[in-house]
This record gives sequence, structure tokens and C-alpha cells, in this order.
Amino acid sequence: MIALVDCNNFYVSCERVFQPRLEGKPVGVMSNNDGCVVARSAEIKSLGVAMGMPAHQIDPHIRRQCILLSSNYALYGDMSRRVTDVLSQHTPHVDVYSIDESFLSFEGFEPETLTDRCQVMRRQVKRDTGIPVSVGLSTSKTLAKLANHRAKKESIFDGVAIMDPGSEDTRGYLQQLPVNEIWGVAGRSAARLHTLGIETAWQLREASPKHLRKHFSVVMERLVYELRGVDCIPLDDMAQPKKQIMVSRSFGRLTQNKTDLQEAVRVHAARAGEKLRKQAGLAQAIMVFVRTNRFRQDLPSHSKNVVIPLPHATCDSRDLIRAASAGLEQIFKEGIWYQKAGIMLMDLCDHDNEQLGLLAEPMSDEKRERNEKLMATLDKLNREHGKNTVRLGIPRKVNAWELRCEHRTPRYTTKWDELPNAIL
DNA sequence: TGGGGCAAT
DNA sequence: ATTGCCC
Repeated sequence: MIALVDCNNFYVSCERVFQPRLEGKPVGVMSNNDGCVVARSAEIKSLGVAMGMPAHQIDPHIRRQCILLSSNYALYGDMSRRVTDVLSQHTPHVDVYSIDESFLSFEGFEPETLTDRCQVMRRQVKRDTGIPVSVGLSTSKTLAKLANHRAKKESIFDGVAIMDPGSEDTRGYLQQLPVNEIWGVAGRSAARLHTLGIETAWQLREASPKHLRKHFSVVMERLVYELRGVDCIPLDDMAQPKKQIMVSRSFGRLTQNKTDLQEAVRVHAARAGEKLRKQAGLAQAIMVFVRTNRFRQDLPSHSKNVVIPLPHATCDSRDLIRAASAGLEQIFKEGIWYQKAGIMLMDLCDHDNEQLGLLAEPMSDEKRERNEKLMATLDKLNREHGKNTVRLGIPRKVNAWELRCEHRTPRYTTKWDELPNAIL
């Protein structure tokens, strides 16, 4: 059996742990740059604030009743780790799927005991971390996800729902469920399914996998089996090293300033290097891209990218920064109002599969070892003493590309000087 | 008016 | 290489 544990309104719940006065109020958390609403309390949902809605599009009358917070990823990341720690006490197989969702394998456990077991787990998460979670149980990840959805929606389940793939109850549920509510089926795919006469989850389950593979892809074929209760996506599938690594940010405000873009690209390249070293990989190319704000039709639009091959496969931030800066030189244009810059590491490989370019001279083992040691030390310092303890090149304190986050709460759990204050 | 990743084309 | 799609 597989359990999907999903935190309820996760970012909002994290904020409420440290600000209980937010309980019962319409609270939303916005994406980076205070752009869109990405987490909503039940109360703000019933005011009609939709998921992903741009904050500035909320009706001013509604907006006045809401509390909208900037994202506080330091807090959410730490709370997420605490939740995962509790889950790990209940089964050795925890696969973290996203910041607020984990798949747990309960293989070998008695299925009859699982609902009770998960109730205990759920209460412990609430008691130890303050975060409310819901649990869906079934034999495939897709059904576990649907069971989780029911655990949230139908109060009879008290937060833990189990779906037997062969039961009448499951059949009835799937028969009334529109395909677009299945995990992995959204607008476009749903519309195409409709043209094949498939409107409900049950019809998809009963369809021919081969037929669907022809019209869609292996992903949709798998989904049919998943709906039948056959688990097709192995847990460690998600722990595989990434094939590409991207770091990009919109700027806090538009900028024409080349220095802003240079700094942003350097910081992004360094961050990407960190991610790359974490998965013990090497990159063989890096792409740099810049673009204007697509929504500003009053300004000239401009979007450009360039791929820079790296002379040798590397995870050294200095190499990545150098290449990224060279790339920016090629695509930067004066007089353009830029909104976003980013880099993508491509052609990733591991240390054993490094291919030498035709013209590349192999680096001496001694030199390579010194470089690796330097990067390892850099990562360790930033890990143990907080990020930005050591950085390559020093960005200016005030710049246009720093994110907007005017309503961010304190980083209660990760910064000594932002601890919650118990003295009134 | 977000960020990240993958697979199909 | 680029685009579309998904969360």
C-alpha cells in the first residue's frame, strides 16, 4: 500500500503555527515577487480568491478583507523537514515529492491496520509540528492522490481515506469524477480526451492503454494502469538525478541596467552550481536567457537565449559564472526593460561519464582535487552558517533585481535574530 | 502575472 | 532546439 501525505494549505498553515491570530481568517500566501496567490486558507477560498490568481487582480473590496503574505521559503522549507522527520518514524520508505507532499510505502504492513496507523501518524504530525495533514491510501500513487483529495473534502474520513481499487465505492467515485481532476490531466489533455469520448476517470480506467499511448504518450498509458490500482511509477523514480537544472528569477522591478543583469546571472549560476554539486553531477553546457515582461504591451518585447558549451564538464561555480557572463555579453541589448534573467545547466553527466572535448586538455588530478575541495568548503560553509556566508563576487546591497517581498513574516525557525518572542 | 522540470515535436 | 504541459 502507498500513502500520500499532503499538508493542508501548507504555506498558510506554516504561518499560522507562529501567528495563531491568523486562525479562522482569510489568509493567502503569494508567490515570489508577491505575484500570484499560491496558498489559500479555507476562508480566503470561500471569498472566491482562486489558486494562482495574480494578487493585483483580486477585487479591492475582497482584498481589503484578506491577509496576504509574501512567501517565506526559509520557514516553509524548515517546517517541511520537520513534517518529513515525523513521517519517517512511521515507515522507512518516505519519498519527498514536493515541499508539502510525501509518498510513503507501507509494503508488508497489514492493510487493515493502515487507516488507524495513519490516524496516529497524522495526529503526531499535528502535535509535533503544528501542521495539519491529510492522508490518502491505495495501491497506486494516482489512486492514493485521489484518496487524499477525498480525505480533505469529505469530513467523514477524518483526514485519512483509503481507496480499494476494486470496490463499488471506488467505482462510484471514479464514475462521477471528471478526467481533469486526475493528477497529471489538465486542460489540454482533458480536452483531447473529451474528443475520444472520455469524460470521467472511470471511462479512462476502462479505456485501452495501447490506444491511449497512440493518441498521447506513455504517461497517459501508465495513468490507465494506475487508475486500475497498478503502481507504475516506482518510488525512487523521483530521486533520480536531474537532467537539467534551471535557476531564474523575475526582478523586483524592471531594469535596463547591464550591471543588474550581470549580477543576477552570476548569482543564478552560483546557485545552479550548488544544486549540481548536491547531485554530484557535471554540466557540459550552460544556457543564459533574458526577457522582458510579456504583459507590458506598451514596451518593446525582447527574449533571447544562448547556449555556451563548457570547455570541460564542470560543477565549479567559477566556471559556470564565467561562461554565463560571456553568454550574457552576447545577448544583452541596451535600452531594453528587462524583467527576468535565468540560466540552465544542460547536458548533465556524472563524474564517471565525463567526455573530454576534442580540444580540451585534461585537467591535472592535483588541480581538479584542489578545485573540488574549494567548492566543497564553500558549500559546507553556506550549509552550516547560512546561505550567502561565502559568495563569489559581491552583488551590490541595493539593486533592481532583488525580489519584492513586502509582507514576509520572520524566519522564525532558521534565524537566531528572528526567533518568535514569547515576552509581550 | 512564479519557478522548475520533462517529453513531444 | 523549441514548445507545450504539468504541478
